[in-house]
Amino acid sequence: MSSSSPSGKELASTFNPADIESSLYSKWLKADYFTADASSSKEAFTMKRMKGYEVLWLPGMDHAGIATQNVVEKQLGAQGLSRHDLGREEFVKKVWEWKAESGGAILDQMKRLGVSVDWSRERFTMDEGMSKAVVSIFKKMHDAGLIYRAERIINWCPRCLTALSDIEVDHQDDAGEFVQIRYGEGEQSIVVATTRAETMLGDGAVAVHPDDPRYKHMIGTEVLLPLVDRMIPIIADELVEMDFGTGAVKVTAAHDPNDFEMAMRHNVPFVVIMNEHGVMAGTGTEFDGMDRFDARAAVVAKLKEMGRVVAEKRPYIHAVGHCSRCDTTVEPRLSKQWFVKVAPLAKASADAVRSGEVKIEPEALAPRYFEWVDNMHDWCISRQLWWGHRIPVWYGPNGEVEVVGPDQTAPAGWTQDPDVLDTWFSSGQWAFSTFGWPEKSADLAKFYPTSVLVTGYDILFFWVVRMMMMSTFAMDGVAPFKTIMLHGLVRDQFGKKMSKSRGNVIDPIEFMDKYGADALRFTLARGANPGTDQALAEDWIGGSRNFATKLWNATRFAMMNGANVNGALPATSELNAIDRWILSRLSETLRDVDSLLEGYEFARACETLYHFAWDDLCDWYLELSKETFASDNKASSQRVLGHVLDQLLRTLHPVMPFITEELWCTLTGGESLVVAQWPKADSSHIDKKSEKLISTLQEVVTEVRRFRNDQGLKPSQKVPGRFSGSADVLEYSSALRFLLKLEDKDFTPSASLEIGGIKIELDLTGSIDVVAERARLEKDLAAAKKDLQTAEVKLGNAGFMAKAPADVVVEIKERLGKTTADIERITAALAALK
RNA sequence: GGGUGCUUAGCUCAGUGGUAGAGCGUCUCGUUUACACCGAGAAUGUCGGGGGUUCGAAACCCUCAGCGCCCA
Repeated sequence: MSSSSPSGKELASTFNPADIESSLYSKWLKADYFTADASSSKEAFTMKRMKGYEVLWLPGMDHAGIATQNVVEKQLGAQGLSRHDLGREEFVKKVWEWKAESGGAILDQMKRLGVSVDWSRERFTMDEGMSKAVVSIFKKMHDAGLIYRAERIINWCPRCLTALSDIEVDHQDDAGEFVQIRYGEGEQSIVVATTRAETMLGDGAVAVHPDDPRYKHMIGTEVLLPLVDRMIPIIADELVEMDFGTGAVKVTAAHDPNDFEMAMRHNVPFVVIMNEHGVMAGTGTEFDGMDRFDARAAVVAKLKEMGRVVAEKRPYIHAVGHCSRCDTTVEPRLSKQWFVKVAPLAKASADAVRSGEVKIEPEALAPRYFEWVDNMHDWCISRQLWWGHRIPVWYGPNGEVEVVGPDQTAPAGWTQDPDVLDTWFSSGQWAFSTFGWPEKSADLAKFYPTSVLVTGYDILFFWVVRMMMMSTFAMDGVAPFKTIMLHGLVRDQFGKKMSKSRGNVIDPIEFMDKYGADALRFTLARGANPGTDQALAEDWIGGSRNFATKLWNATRFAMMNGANVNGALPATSELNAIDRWILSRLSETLRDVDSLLEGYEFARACETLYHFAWDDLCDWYLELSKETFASDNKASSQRVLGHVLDQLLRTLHPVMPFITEELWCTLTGGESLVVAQWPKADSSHIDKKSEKLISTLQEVVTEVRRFRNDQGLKPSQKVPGRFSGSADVLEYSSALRFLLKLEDKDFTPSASLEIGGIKIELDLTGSIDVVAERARLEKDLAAAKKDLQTAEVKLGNAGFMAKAPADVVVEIKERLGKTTADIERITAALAALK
């Protein structure tokens, strides 16, 4: 069968995604559809290309400092090498090589998915341009007093050998131990509790709550610290919780952030007892040279021997920090690092959202944002890595410290700080430095601030907050986006997090190979409920593929029947009720989808389109219209069907770009959906009268089908039948006959049904299955009686009548009338069965 | 410990005051002029428990239980 088209193309009889995807993507790239023009007069936007906006979607990647360095180090490790064997320069070269190979994988995935990004603007955080911007912003922030260097307790990974920011630490419940140790002798003794016994070697004090009656008399005195035999003071600090443990805590200033704070307040000395590998060092005890965990056991054993262990709890489940990249237990460590003073930046970021300049979608996530920005600690930005932007600070021979800007050079003989910057320091500049900042570029003027940031809520704190802070600082108080749209994470089919260890990771390429990019995209969009994670199962991608196939076949069928978009749509007065109905449904669908998309309700928008396409269009419109298309009076319907498909394909294009492009171009002969106009709902098409009529037809069809099914008739078996009732329904008798396989000829009815005022008489040639029919009718009768009762109770309730809104009362009254009629009808039918 | 969310059909989830829904799965029938990646029909829920507000609660409030996430 042929399906000639304006494009001269024909649709293959089966849909195979692989046949069209890559060639269509090449077509779009070749046509430069995704390249944004900064000199355009159109309003800038990132998603509404089809609505006539100048759209820029800028692709790129960050350099993922720790993660990337770890991967390359691991590869070296397999050859028995460390990065130090290569030296800094060689090592960084290796990382670049690795990046060139692997970075392409993500970009390939994006291309396979058909994303409409502007590849001419692709950026990488380690690019020359962005690197220059990093130095510029560092200097600008330093000059503004927002960057400082200080000795602090930071999170230290003894494996990666680098500092970590707070958010690079994951807290897990680990099975540790809780040990109570007696310090001092006789009267002058006090019991402290700890989960990290080995740190007692570095204790500088014991702290108690100032109001604790148990210890009040001891405040200001000293106790003997066992093993190291040093006298340490007992201090009072409000930070101590009286109810926790023994109410007395050891103060290890150099190895615990809380202790550090207390130590600063009370002048407690900082005693460092571990090296960067987490190995005990410099304590002058037998424990030097032991790994921290071995030392923990050894210290406890020794104290036990001395009779100083008062109580032990093991296992003691408590939260322990782990390196988010390698899972090693983090060790708090006193060290000199660079920090960003976040208070003013965080305040500006919070204010931008509070004032409404920036909107967070879904709104429910805004409190999390505030909780974070309102209570932010200073941000440790130095990392003891080689892969990343090297800190642009140089040290002179006489202790001078200078920040060297992008166009400056350090004096001879000075040395640069060996550390690099946190990855988020550079990716936090994405919103402006990708546009060429600090140059006042045309892109910057046109596209900053960007309209919407779409990202996962898991990096709200990592990335979004950094971008807010750095952008508002760099861009004179103007926030980087108008809307922050946060989506959930993809999880496995049971809603579990995907992880390599669980073995439940889904490879998008594999599923695109199997079901097509459109199917994957539609599945993801259809599951994207605001702010919540979505489960993803192969079956559901298969379901979306089925939907794509359905669209393909519907369009193919429509074209075989002459669907077209030639000339103006006929006036509604010239159309039959079926055509008026589908136009009405189309209009309502477009209206609903538009408002759902505006609210970022992608899942519900997809659901709406899915049901319009499959149920309204395929199951009902096409079936009801087959009669028309077989007749001579089909021109109007052909035009209407062409219009409906045209509009539907446009609307589905953002979620299913490939198949819609292929179908639409074939159907209409148009150039490309990428640059086609977004449909506008035509409210003049809304026609409640036709909707009511079609819903009566649907009811009749469904009821007769049920009857046929209950009577054991084969779907294809033809049976004589006729209708009687209101004229506007009878007008579609032949369509009904076609759907119900009813023959138009003289016969003596052996069964009759009545639905919605229409009487259907059938000849089942012989006796009908009375038992089956009786069972069905009785079931319906019970349901109708229950409905009737519900309605009667409501209408008989004085409170309901007095307080319920008028339209609800009307609705219930109508329901009462309908169920009453149903009961009469069913009762009569039952009586007639005898 | 603080914050926050969730609990609705076998599974994954929609549904913010007016007769409980979808997709997938299940059962029955079926190659009828797009489509078996299909069509038709069917079954399946005291909406986590208990209390309250209301004429009316899956939805609002309180409480209990279980699960999750973020942060310390």
